Amino acid sequence: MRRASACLGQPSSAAVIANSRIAWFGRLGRIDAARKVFDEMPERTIVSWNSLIAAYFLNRQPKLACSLFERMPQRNTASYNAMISGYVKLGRLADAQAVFESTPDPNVVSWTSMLRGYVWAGAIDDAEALFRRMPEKNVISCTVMLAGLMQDGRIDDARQMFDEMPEKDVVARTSMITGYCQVGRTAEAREMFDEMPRRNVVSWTAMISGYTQNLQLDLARKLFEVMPEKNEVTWTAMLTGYTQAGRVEEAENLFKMMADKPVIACNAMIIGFGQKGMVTQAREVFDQMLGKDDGTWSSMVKVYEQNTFQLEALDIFRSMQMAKIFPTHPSIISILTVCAGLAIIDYGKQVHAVIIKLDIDSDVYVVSALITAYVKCGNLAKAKKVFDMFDGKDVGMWNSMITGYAQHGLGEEALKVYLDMKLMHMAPDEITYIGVLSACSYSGMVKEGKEIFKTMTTNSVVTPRAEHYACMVDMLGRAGNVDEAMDLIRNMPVEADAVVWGALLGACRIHKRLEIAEIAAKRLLQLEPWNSGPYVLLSNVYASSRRWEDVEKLRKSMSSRNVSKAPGCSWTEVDKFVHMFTGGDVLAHPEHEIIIGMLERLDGLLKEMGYCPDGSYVLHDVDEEQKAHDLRYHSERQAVAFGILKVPEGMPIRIMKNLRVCGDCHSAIKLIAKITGREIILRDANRFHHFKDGSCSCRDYW
DNA sequence: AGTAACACCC
Repeated sequence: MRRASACLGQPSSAAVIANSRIAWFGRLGRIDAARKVFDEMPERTIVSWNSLIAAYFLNRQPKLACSLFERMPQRNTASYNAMISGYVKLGRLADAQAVFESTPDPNVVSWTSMLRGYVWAGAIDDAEALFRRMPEKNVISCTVMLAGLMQDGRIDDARQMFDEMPEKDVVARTSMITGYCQVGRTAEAREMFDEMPRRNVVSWTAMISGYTQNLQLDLARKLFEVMPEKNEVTWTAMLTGYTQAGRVEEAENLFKMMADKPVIACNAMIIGFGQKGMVTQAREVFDQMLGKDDGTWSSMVKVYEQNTFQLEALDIFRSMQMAKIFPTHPSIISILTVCAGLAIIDYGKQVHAVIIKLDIDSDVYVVSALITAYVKCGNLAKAKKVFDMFDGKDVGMWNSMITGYAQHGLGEEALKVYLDMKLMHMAPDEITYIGVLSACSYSGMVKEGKEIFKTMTTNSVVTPRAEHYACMVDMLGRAGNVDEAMDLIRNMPVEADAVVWGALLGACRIHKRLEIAEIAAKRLLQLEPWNSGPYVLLSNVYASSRRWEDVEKLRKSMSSRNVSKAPGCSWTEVDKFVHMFTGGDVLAHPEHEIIIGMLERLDGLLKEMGYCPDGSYVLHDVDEEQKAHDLRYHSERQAVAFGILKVPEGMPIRIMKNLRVCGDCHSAIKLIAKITGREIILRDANRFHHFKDGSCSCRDYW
């Protein structure tokens, strides 16, 4: 009788204290401590069970929460609600729905939790239907519905609902402010803000961050200065406003003034410095931080990656693992991008193992990044295997695979994937078409390409953009139909951009169409005066027609306009170690003696086969590589020599280069592949070249 | 004492 009264009547004060301890530990993430309190309680109440269920959900253990729910002697509506909201927060809408339907006496909290679930899932129609069926509504349920409407872009519907609400509190008003700001209507947000009878720090912060997101930084700063009380979030909002607008100095000033620097502000500072190329300062913030989170590590990885400190990016990722920080999605994606960028397949495989171990191999973004990494490492078979095994591919993942095949010149494979995609009733998007069209282009499938382009232009969902026309110009140009390509440009409904003209210029180089080349180059120089690409291409056109004076004129105008190319650099991975080569300095590598020996041997063999260097590529890369050209030691050639020395017989030699491969080296490497019987896979800035038996997969057109 | 809504980083 005593126990029953503990459950049904007034609980003892000891039980009340223990219950709040359970909730407290749950919120702190100390689920074991919460469980211990529960286990040691002499008398448990329904609230004890409810609190522990909520704690399990907070700590992402729905199974334990569920078994507790099934075992509890008595339930009330709050017990069901804890289950519903727990499932909703984990995104398990179907489970939430099942509990909701079995709730004997749902109250407004049950309905609101369910409503929140639909909104979270983006099922606004279902949310609205549920909302209409609700027997009782209050200001909270209305606010959830408001947020749903705004998330769906229906700000004016939200406003109407807001106006009809019998009671509006500070949360509902703040939610409207955020909604207005999200669609760029900061003036209306400000009106709402000014009319608020009561404001808290959150309302002020919402208004400030609304301004910063709409790049109205000075308005944000004014509010920031006059607001009565700020918290960490307010400071962080103002600071990230500055970093995102590229105003890193002002961000830094705020950062210095902050008493407690939250992780988020530090992370924003790291990214902000990184965007300005201030890698050292970013690293300083990183080193001074005590509580780094996954965002910190992935930000630092990203800073290194984006400032071409790829090896440092790898180092930091390694330190992260040494510090026993489990990488989560963002850092995994960043490091896969590094692997893809460097094309280091062994490292990529290790990351793949980590992905499987951490059980995140069902995340579509992570797996897409993995596929791209395998593609960029030249391992298409592995990419395809990962692709095939993945359930729930989104259009982005299909695009990764199609584009991957296209970049390797495997047009037919790309088309096969495209057909599979259509069989699966997955709708292609603009990127898909860029992938298949470029695949057709690389493989000379003009007829197929034209048909697909026709399908796309009649398909109302995707409107062709300049990129699609660029693919078509490229395709026609490669096939020798330069005039048809020119006609297409004249008649295209969108304005031709640099990519389109660049494709035309490339075709002119191969087919020696001087008059059209000049038209294209002139347009290109107008569109992108800073870009060295058109200079180089035009120079090659002139050179192939032996117009040396024009080559010289061009070189002069290039240096007077301060156009210069990034120094050429190639690298290869041997024994999980990345070896870099720059054009000018073969002596930089510790094993330069044997590399030079191999280069000289190859030169001899090439000469025996009657190979003579092609002078038309003189302007390919200026300065550093130009010097090296005379020595025939372009960076890609050094890397090939090193690969022949170090990569076991029978294994392909994989080389990466930051610029497009030099034409002379391209011819030479074809022969080197033949002489040595080696397969050489070279990834340049644009595409892949598979050299085998004296020929290249690009069919000498890239 | 437990169950539902608003703001900041990647």
